Formats: sequence, C-alpha cells, structure tokens
Amino acid sequence: MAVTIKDVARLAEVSPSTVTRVIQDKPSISQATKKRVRQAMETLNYHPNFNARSLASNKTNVIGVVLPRDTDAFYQNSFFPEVIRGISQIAADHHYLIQLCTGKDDEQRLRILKDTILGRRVDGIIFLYGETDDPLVELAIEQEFPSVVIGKSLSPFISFVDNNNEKAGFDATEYMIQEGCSSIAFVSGRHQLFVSQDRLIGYQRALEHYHIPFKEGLISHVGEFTRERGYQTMKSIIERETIDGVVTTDALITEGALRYLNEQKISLPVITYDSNPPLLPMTAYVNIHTLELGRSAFQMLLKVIDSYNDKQMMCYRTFVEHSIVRL
Amino acid sequence: MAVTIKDVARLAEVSPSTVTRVIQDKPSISQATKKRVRQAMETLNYHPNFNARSLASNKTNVIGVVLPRDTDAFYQNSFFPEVIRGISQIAADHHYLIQLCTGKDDEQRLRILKDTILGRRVDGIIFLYGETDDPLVELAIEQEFPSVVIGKSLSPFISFVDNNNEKAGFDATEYMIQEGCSSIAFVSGRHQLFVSQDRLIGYQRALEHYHIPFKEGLISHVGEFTRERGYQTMKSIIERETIDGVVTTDALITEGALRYLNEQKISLPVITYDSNPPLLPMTAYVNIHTLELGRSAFQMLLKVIDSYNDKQMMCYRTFVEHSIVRL
DNA sequence: CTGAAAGCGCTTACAG
DNA sequence: CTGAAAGCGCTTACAG
Repeated sequence: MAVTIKDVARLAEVSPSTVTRVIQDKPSISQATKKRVRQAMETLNYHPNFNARSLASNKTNVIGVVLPRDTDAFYQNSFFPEVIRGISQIAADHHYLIQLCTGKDDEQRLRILKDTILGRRVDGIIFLYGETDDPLVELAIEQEFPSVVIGKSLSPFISFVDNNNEKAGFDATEYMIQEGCSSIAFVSGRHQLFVSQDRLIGYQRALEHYHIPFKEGLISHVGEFTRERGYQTMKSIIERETIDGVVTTDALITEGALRYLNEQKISLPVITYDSNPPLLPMTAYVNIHTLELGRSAFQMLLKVIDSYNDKQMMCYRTFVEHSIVRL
Repeated sequence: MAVTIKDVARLAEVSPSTVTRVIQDKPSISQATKKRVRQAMETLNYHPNFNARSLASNKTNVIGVVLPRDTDAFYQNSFFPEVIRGISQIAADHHYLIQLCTGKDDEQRLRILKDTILGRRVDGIIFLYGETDDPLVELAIEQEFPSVVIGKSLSPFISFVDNNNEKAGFDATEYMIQEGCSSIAFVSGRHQLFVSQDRLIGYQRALEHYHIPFKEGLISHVGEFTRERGYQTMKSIIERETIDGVVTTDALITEGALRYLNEQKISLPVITYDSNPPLLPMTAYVNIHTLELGRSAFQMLLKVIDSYNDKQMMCYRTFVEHSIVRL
C-alpha cells in the first residue's frame, strides 16, 4: 500500500494530526517539528491521498469545465484549446486541476454534470458557452453550485465573463463602413447562442448610427457551424443580394464563405472573430482574446467559490476587451 | 448537508450495505428490495459521494490526460481538441471522466503528475505525446501506474497507440515521387519527438526504394513549432537548394512555409500531416485519424488498468491507419 | 438474501 | 504547541 500520514507520523514521532497541520503550514506548529515532519515526508516520498482529503475537508481542488454538445465546430475552432490553456495556466498556480465534462448528447451531458455536482467531484464549474435555456446551467443555478459562464447568461444568479459582443458587433461593422461598405452581409452561427444575438445587435446599431438602412436579407444564421453551411449561406446571399462586405462570426463558417467567394472570383472585404490571425486572406479580424477569457474565468470562479463558502453567494460580471486587427 | 447512503437506507428500510449492493446491481439482492431502494434514491435525488467511494474502493473512475509543455503550437493545432474528443467519447460511455494535467514548465508538470498518481486521483494516464527521455513517462513507469502513450515510447514497459509513422513518412514521400518529384524537402518539428524521427526514416526509406539519392541539406528540423520558423526554414532551404516538392509534418510550420512559397510565387507540390483537410492550398495530406487515436487510447487504457488489477501488467501496442487524401 | 462492523486516509473541533 | 477521538460517506469481507 501507499505511504500514509500515519507512516509519516510514526517516523517523525508526532501524531497524525500534527502531520496534517504541517502540511497546512499552520503557524501553531513549532519550526522544529515542522522540519522533522517535512524531513519524514521527504524520505518516505509521502503524497497525500486526495480522496481522503476531499472527503474529510469537503473540498476537492478540482474545477469542472463543461463543453458544449460534441460537435465538429467546437473542436475545430481555436476557442476550445485557447480557453482551456488560459484556465489551466491560472489553475495550476492555485493548485487546482481541471476535469472535463462532455457527452455525446444533452442527456449524457446532464447526467455527467449531475454526478459531478452532487457527487462532490469539483469545487466549481466553468461553462464554455452561453446559450438560452441551457438545462446544465439551470442545474448549476438550482443547486446553488459555484459557477462561471464564459459567454452570457440571462440569469441574475450566475457569474460570467464575456466579450462585450454588442460592442464587438458594432466595431466590426463600423470598421467595414469606414472601409467604404454600405451593404454588409452578416453571417453568424446558431441563434440560440448569445454571442450570435449580441453581435447582430451591434451590427444593427452600427448601421443605424451611420444612417445605413437595415436589410433583413443580408442577415443569415447558419444553424450548424460547418464549412459547408458557410459556403451555402454565402452562395444564397450572393445570389439574392448585392453586397460589398461581409461580417462573419465563426472560423469554420468564414472558411466556407471565403471558398465560395474565391470560386466566384468575388473580391470583398471580410472581417471575422478569432483569437489568432486567421489563415485565409481577409481584411481584418476582431481579436476576442480567448486566452484572457479563460484566465479571467478561473480567477472569477475562485472568488465565487470563496463567496459561497462565506454564504455570500456573490455574482460577478466582467468583460474582456476585444481589438480589431487589420491584416 | 447532501443526502447520503444512510438516508436512502433509512427510507428504504434496509442497511447501508444493501444500498451499496443495489447501486452495484449485485445479483444477490432480491428484486423487491432493489426496487424499494431505487425508489428511495429517486425520491431523495441521491447521488453517491465520489470521494468517499474512491477512498473506500481505491478506484476513481477518472483518467488523467497529460499534455505537453504549454506551447502555442500544441494548442493551435487540431490534434489536441480532436484527440480529447476521441478519448472523451469512449470515456463517457464507460462512466469515466477526464482530468487534465498541464503546467507551464516541466517542473510544474512533474509536480502535478506526482500529486495525481501518488494522490490516487486517477486510475490511469494517457500521455498526448511521445518523446525521448520524458521524465513524466518515466515517473509513470517507475510507479508502475497504468498508462498509455499516444505516440511512441522506447520503454518496453509502457503501452502505446500510434500511427505507423515510418510508413506514413514513406507513403507521403512515395506520393511526391509519383507526382514526379525527386528533390523533396523534408521540414519537421522537434527532433526529440519520435514522430519527427520516424517520418524522417520513412522519407529516407522511400528515397532509397526509388533510388533517389538522399541529400542532408533538404532536411530541416525547425525546433519550435511556429509559423515564423516554418517561414524561415522554407526560406533558407529555397535559398541554398533546388527543390521540386515539400513534405511537412506540422500544420503551423506548413502555414509558414506556404506563406514563403506564395510570396516568392513558387509553386510546388506540398504534402503534410493532419486530421482535417488543411485550409491552405496544397497537394495532399496524410490523414492521421486523430479521433481514432484518442478512442483507441482510451480503450487500451481500460485493458491496461484491468491487467494491472490482475497483477498481469500487460503492455499493448496498436497502430492506427493513416490515409493519403488528395486535395 | 441481508446486516453489523471495520476500515479507507484524511481533517477538525476539543482538550490540555 | 500537540494529541486523542470522532467523523467524512462510502465499500467489503464476515457472518448468518
């Protein structure tokens, strides 16, 4: 069997409780015994059993990260890896580990989240998406479990960190207008996602602000985030409307749309949202700073967890800056 | 406090041990009491405490996934998300959860892995890279901890699933030769990675097989996986050699290399390795089926864990097929 | 087919 | 400054 706290206690000639206190670096313990105990831990290569610790202290030092449904788009987009990287950079420094919650459909995802929350597997949750009426976020709220959404939620009971997507929508559109466009297509993802809704609102505000009439036909929600849908959507817009610029909200869609434009030898300014320079030739992109979203989310979650421990149940909101990068 | 097994036992008028047996669906329990207990669990919304279960049973139902050092390249490449997706698809069906092990440098990564293994946080480990002399893999071997490497390891004590990279190197090179190339540059990543070494061997074998002399100057290991390095490396090869084709091993490097070729208006056949169709125009790519690598790795790990429980300590090796896709 | 008891390896008041 | 004891919520022989 593995070496336990008792073995350390025996070797250091103290009681197990003292060993615990040394691990927690309690000021009450004398330097002398601290040293002796640490020495013993070293020679025995002692590492505390996390399951025992979690059970006794009701704290796991793990956070759960909830991914959206298993779709190609999510895994092909640089958002997921970047945000995970941001979260884990900060988490590692705070001695937190990350547990992933995914599943093939909503039922499996919900079951896994329930087991995770009710089974006390984690101290808090980060959701990697903000969506209307998401049963998983609702579960977290109902269970009063410390959580942060990366994206938006309408509930006043949950914390989130997000870009200011309305402003990001405005800024992208304004950029295009300043490039001389006046008939700008807006191609976005699933309408249930707040990010799609908000950027569209920003788009509309910008048109209004510059006294450009809004045309319903220029707007398209592709539903599914795939290259194919991007291609088809671009095609149908071009076939029915005359446009002089495009705003897209997702990398895969952009790729499909650009492929269509290339094939048709149509050259137009195109702007999209991303956190790394897009590979394909386009005019500009709005850097949404995904790494920072992840970092902020973890820091926020830590504060939320603390506040729940104090029975405060605070709710925080932050926006991460975006910036337009001309290519 | 949360509802425990005792509450369920009380409501169902059985002992706690019986509740456990019902959860485990032991055949010894009568259908009648099973029903009563399940009913009680339902009405109380009981979910077992995982920390208690793990402590008592010495089994966590979690596997650890170890990422390489925190580098841009790893997180910008589609390998990471795809392989995670493959692992989690199978894991979810087996009621396993995934814990990520990352860190900013090797020291932090090693500390985290030690805590994870010695602290009994997981039942097994999957390494997402194969590298010479990796201290983390060595730790797993030394601790006799059930592990699978996605990639290769020279140790006879560890299981792995990989592409046949020697053959993949051969096939890519052969493809280029059949396209009429005879002076083929080979641009690859860090030499410590087995994948770089093996594809290069395949490249050399192919040349030999087709009686094309090997030229040292056509080979380049870029060291760092960045677009910039890809660009510079392509540049220096072009400046000193005459080439008529390129084999690259990594997406970011390829992008850099292609950018240089485009700028110079040099048009050459280029082939690379990926698991999704590359965005940039190139001749073909070797699909390494990353999703399948992840799926196989998890299945293998399950077998390894079983074999360790039986004190067999089996060691498995599998190769996942690759396929060349002409674009 | 089921229960009582011991134990998993920690932590946390309580007491001194 | 330190120890003895109880407890966290399960599981697992053992016994009947």
